[in-house]
Amino acid sequence: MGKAADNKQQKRDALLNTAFSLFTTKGLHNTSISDIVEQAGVAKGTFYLYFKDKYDINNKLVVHRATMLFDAAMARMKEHDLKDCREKLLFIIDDIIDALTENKLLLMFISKNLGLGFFRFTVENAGITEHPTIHNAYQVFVDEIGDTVQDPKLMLYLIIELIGGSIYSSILYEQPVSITELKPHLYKTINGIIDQFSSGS
Amino acid sequence: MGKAADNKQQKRDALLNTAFSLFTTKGLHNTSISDIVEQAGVAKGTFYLYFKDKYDINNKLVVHRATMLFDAAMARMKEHDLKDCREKLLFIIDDIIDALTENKLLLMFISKNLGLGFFRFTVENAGITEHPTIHNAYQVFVDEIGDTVQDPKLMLYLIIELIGGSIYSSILYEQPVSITELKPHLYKTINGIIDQFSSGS
Amino acid sequence: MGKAADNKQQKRDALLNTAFSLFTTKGLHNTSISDIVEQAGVAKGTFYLYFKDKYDINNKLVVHRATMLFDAAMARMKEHDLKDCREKLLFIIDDIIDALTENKLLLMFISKNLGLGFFRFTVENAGITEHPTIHNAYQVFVDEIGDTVQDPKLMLYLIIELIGGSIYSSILYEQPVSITELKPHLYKTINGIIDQFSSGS
Amino acid sequence: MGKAADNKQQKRDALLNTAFSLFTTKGLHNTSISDIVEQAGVAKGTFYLYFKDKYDINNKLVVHRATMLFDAAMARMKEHDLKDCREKLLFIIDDIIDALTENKLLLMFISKNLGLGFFRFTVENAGITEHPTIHNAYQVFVDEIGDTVQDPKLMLYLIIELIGGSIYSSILYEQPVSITELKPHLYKTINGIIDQFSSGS
DNA sequence: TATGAATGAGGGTTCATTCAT
DNA sequence: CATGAATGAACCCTCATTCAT
Repeated sequence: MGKAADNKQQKRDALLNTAFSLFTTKGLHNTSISDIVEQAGVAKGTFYLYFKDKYDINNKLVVHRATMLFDAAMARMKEHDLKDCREKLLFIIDDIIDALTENKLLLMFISKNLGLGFFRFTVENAGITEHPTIHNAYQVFVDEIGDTVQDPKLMLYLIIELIGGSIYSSILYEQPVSITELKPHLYKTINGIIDQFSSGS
Repeated sequence: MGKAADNKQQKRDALLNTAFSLFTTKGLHNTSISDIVEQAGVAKGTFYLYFKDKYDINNKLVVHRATMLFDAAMARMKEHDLKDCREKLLFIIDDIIDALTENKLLLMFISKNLGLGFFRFTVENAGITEHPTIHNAYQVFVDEIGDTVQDPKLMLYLIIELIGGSIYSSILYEQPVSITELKPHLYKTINGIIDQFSSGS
Repeated sequence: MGKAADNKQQKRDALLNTAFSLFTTKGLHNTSISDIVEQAGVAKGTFYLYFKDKYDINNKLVVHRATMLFDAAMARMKEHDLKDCREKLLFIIDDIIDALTENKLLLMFISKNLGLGFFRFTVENAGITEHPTIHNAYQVFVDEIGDTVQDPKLMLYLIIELIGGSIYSSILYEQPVSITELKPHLYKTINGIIDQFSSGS
Repeated sequence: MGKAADNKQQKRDALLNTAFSLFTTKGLHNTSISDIVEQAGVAKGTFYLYFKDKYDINNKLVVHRATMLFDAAMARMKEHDLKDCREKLLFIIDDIIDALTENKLLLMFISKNLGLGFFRFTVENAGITEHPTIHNAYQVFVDEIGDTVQDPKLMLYLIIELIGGSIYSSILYEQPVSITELKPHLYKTINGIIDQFSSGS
């Protein structure tokens, strides 16, 4: 793991960070690979050593950033002393929604693909400088609620997609209501979903 | 409404239909305006008489097709004798899910923008050969459930986004479960949402 | 056939002439489409309205120039009063060899594809501002010698390929002998071939 | 001739064989040095230790393979008891034509450069793992027919170029006639050429 | 209104070549 | 000798857009 390997990772990260910055500010469509490499300070050809094309790096970034969002929320959750799983889940959800409300560019970037950071199906391994701490926020939860809930994966899926779908327009356009107004209804619905999967139905 | 106007509408429709066909099969990114006009049988310049660019026609199409989906479901619903509003809503949802399961290309096209066919915020007037009959599936529902439910718009919003978010990966990739397995849970959740908004909470 | 059509042909011809000039001086490999359009004074995209790529225009040019060579030789032949077909054929061959000896760049360009100007199989219609006078030098000959020679096409084919193959290195590198030395032997061989096909063998 | 030298030769041969395989299947133009080194299993930089560029290795290959063709024909000829030089020559020609008919990729590769395997002018020393057995098929013939034929080199030159030019389109496109039909006429012509150079003209 | 030839900037991509290891 | 990551010039080609007809 000499200087070369370090340098290699450095370039890859520079490309990822620059791409994220440009995609969020100018949009995927208005960002060219020329833009990315120029700002990242690497040669054009170097891009193609690491990524297939613009869409490849974009996919990897969506997964990466959504994962980071969950990881950060998990970390903050652990600093609190929450008594049960439901509380933990709601804490994380609230934390993520707040984070996205603060960072609208990130919200637009992740768009409705929140699920990609939680689960990992559909898009294969992102291959990004993985901090091998929490591979999978989802796994952590399933482990904890596995016994009290039947089909925890499905439950979490419904919750995540409900959130991913509804906060987008609420935060960005305050449509149909602002996020502040949305939250109580949203959390009530989420509680309802948890009940539904918890009761011995 | 002379021959000229007819011809005009004809060209516009040809462009819309061709664009839809190409977008769904080749994708927005791989379809050029040249492709569209060539297959539609009109001249390049003509495109710009009707649409600003590729993204303009795409937006109009998403709204258009999502609206058609709701209109068709509404029409089929009226052929049945459903007793209350909840039944009607669930019928429509089921009809739409079935339609999208049958037509995966349409599902991919509408993606998670199902809401655009139901509500009309975010994207301005689509300006498509509107049959001015049913302007808005949403309006119809609000009128019917307005008295029994407080904040019907919000309720419908949550339901629609939940559906739009969760069926996508289920139908296309059978992840995390197939649409057949998803449905019962989904409908139970929807019923829960309706309860939540109906009870005098 | 207005100004537009004229202009169109003009651009096409400009591209063909420029390409020929560049291919012969710099070589196909060292000539870029940018070079061609720049020197021809048309836009880059215009090239692609008329030709598929560099190789397409090259093929069309080879056929075109080889045809021109034959046409010119035919024209000069008609100015002389030659008594029979054999004399005519030998006149044309001599004329072409002289022309190629004078114009080594043209020789290198046509290379060993002399036959493409005489016959037209393998490469389809070149689509070049055809002077519709002599479509096909070969046809003219077959008409004249058809009765005295069986299988005139084959005979001409062997003769043309023999010439095309042997003069190249002789003219360019004087290997194995100079063209002056080669000629008598070559013509004797050609006469031999004509004899072979003429005798009631 | 230690292990190092062996290894060296091994890499060189791997590059040559891979290049030949790629040139014949994908064409010179569509084969990159990257392709070659990747498939040969050596590093990019290694290529430049042995060859100047793509065209360098191609030239060496054309000569190499054309030579191999003649060598193989010569070897097979020696297994037969042929009485005179004319018979030997015709045997070799027939053998080569058959070989090229069987192996159309090789024919396309050698194209009309058959002469390069027989004579060695124009392209300088190929520098290929030369088995120093038969340096030159041509030399062998000249030694044998030197006394009965004046200017044997020229005679062989004409014959080889006639063959090289005429079989190409005949084998690949059956134009103007199939190789089976071409052969009798071709051999008659060759015999004519031999006569022409043998008679005390 | 409708056309479609012409544009030309700039997109993505390749690839021969270098050089520190 | 051998490597292969990095380079960046230069490539081909697309395509949205214009405008004279």
